[in-house]
Amino acid sequence: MRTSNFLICTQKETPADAEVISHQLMLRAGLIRKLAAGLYTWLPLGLRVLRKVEAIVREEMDRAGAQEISMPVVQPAELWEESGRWEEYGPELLRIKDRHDRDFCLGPTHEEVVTELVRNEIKSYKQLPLNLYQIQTKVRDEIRPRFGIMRSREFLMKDAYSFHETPASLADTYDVMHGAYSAIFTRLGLDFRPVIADTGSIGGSSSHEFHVLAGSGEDDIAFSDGSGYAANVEMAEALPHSDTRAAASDDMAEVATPGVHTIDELANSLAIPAETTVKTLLVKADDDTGSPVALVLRGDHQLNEIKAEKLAGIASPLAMVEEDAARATCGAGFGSLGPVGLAIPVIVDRSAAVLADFVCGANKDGFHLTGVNWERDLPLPRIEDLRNVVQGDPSPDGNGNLQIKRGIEVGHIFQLGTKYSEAMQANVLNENGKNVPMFMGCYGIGVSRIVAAAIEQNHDDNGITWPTAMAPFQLAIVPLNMHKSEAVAACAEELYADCVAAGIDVLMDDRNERPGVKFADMELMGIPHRIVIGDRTLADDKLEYKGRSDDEATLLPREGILAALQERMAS
RNA sequence: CGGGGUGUAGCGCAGCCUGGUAGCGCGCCUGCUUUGGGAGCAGGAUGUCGGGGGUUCGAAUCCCUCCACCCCGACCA
Repeated sequence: MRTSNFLICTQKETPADAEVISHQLMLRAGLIRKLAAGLYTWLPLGLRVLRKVEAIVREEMDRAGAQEISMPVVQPAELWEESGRWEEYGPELLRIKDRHDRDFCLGPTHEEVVTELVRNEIKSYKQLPLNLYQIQTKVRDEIRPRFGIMRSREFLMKDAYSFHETPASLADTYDVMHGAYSAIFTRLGLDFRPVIADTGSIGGSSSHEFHVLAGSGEDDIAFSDGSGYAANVEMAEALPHSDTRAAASDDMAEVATPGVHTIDELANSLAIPAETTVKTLLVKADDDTGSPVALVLRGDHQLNEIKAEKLAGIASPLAMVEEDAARATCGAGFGSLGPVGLAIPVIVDRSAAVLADFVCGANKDGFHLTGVNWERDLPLPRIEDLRNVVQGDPSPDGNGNLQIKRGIEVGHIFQLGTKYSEAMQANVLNENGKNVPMFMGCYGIGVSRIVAAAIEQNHDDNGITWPTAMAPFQLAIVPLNMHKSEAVAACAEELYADCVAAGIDVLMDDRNERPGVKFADMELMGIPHRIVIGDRTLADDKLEYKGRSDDEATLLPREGILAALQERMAS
């Protein structure tokens, strides 16, 4: 490809409404243009990248035994009513009417459509397992589209759906998909982690998210430095550093703490570390009255609402008690609550349960208790996992300690079970001639989001630094002053023709631009390899090579240049 | 949906407070020069000042209203 025949839409200045680096660079390098909030046109350069990602996803899905299909974007409401999701899905489902006033939606996902297909085509267990996928535009009416292509209203997704006679068969395919996803993200050259995920409202026995590690990610993920354990922070089990509690050494005493309401203020005013304090939160019980239940955590820890609302006796969704009710129950307002002498159910986090001589609220406004000890000053209550894991916690699998990083979710695999097959009567006859619902799995990859995630992970001051597998072009040929120098032009044309013949994805910058403009554009676009042809080096029969992330260029002999380039591009 | 903010040339912005008929940088077009890191000189084109309504002799500027976009929050396979 020649730049004279390729739409280059680079911009020097960063558009004002782009927040994250990937969005800025995608606009500046000319990969995308915004049409409206959360809606983007893919320009030639961006589409080339998208197609590279798509090709790798397709190859690995095919290799894993899945078959590609293409389902409609527009879907009839009846199907969604069958599954119950016409009501459940909420405003994120973009609904439309046709000219006959019939209800349709634009597909945010395709469980209903694929289940409808399979229930009509598959009648016998002998036809199973079956795994169907598509790579297609999805529509979700996001509450707040943001970060450019990262969270948009239209996006390209690979979604696969598998069908099985037994849970064991589903588990097999699930493992195969797990492997295929790992292969895909490895080939793409991304630093990623598969993490244990919440199955959420979907239920099912297993779910993993695949995250690309990046500081701008929207999720916190925890992973062990001593094993392969990794989980979404909301799911990671929090263990105390020690199972045993130190012996009590202080007497319990009441101290005046006027004006102290937060753990920070408490730690400051008493000059003690926050981890020697506990905080007491009141949430509503799951009975009709919503009476309070006290949750006790170490002062420096944070309540994990997902864990809490799953506990017996606690309302789901989690609801905090109002301050008036707290005062009526405990005798003090927020900031002075404590577990000592409470007449309501108390649940203590594992890490708070191993504290000795700790500090807590006195249930008396403006006072705290010091030197408090379980089983001496108050009974040891029910112990549960209540908190978010923090950096340095022991890994739940017993190997190593947890690190916490931000991740961008680029893949999610689920074992759905029979939720959709039962609701939509997608049954097969089993060996015994009995009609049974199929077990289903679903497996998504955010293809367009991967492009943004890759940029978050691969950029420098000059622009994008694509991993090889995703780069729109592998090689940039930059002739300097070729419109004046016949020698340069001849050399460039010759090398370009050789590269094309050798099947190299090459972009030749034949624009009549100054060198600085060409260098800046090629770097902004992130082309991994660059060869510069100028009179200066050509006089010595040399060409100048520079890898996108190299500090210095190197001179290569013109003779045998193609082989030298191929060698560098292969490594 | 709640809170905050912004809409002026393709992009980035000034002008608005204090009303007088729109400007700067980049980009774009023409010519000449220049050609190893986003060139120089000269000339040039481009705006329903987000839309509608109002006040006024006169509105980018003041008032009302609608819309779009951005940020924070809530939500989320």
